[in-house]
Amino acid sequence: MKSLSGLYTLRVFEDRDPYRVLIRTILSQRTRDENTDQASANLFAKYKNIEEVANAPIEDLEVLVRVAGFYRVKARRIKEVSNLILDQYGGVVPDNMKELLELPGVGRKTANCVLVYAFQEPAIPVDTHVHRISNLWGIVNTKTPEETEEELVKIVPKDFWIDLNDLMVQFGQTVCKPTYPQCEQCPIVELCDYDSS
DNA sequence: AAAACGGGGGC
DNA sequence: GCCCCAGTTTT
Repeated sequence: MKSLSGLYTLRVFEDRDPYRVLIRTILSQRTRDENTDQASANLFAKYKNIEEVANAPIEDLEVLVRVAGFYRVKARRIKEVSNLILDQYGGVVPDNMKELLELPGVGRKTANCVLVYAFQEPAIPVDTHVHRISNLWGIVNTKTPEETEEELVKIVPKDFWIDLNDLMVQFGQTVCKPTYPQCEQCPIVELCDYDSS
C-alpha cells in the first residue's frame, strides 16, 4: 500500500495472481467493495484453483457469490471463463487486451483491470466513476466510457494510468458521489461547476 | 439504443 | 419501502 497526496490509500490488490484478479474483477462489476470481497472470499475458501472452479456445480457457485449481486450471471460466467481458459490457454490467463475481450463476462473495464492489477501494465479502466468525474471536471467531454478512455490515454501521463481508476473510484464513492455529493469535503470544490450543472 | 441481471445499503 | 450502484451481454 502506498498513499498519494495523503488523500487516499491505493487499494492495490494483495493477491495479483491473474486468475484471482480476473474472477475478483468480474465479481466487482456493478458491485461495492465489501460485497465483492465477501463473494471472493467465499469462492476461494471452497475452491482453491481454476480447475476446481471450472468443475464446480453452478448451483454451488451461485450460493457462494450471491452477496455480489447479479449472482446467476456471474456464477455462470465465472464457470465459463474458467473452462475456456483451461481449454484454450492451458489455464493461463491471457495478458493482452484482444484475448481478454474474447472471454465471457470480460468487457473493456474488466480487461483493463486485469492488465493493471495482474500484469502491472499501464491501462485506464474506465467505470462510471471515472467517466462521470472526468467529464464533471472538464478533463474530457465524452458520451461513452470508451470515448473517455481514448481521451484520458491521450491526456494523462502514463505514470498515472495504473492508479487513476483506483483513486477516482474512491473519490467517487466517498466524496464526488453520483447522488448526494459531499462537496464540502471536496478539495477542488471552487474549481468545479457541479452545482450549476 | 434499451433491457436484463440482483443483493445490499442509504435514505 | 423505495432508489441507487466498481458492467456486460442480449434483444
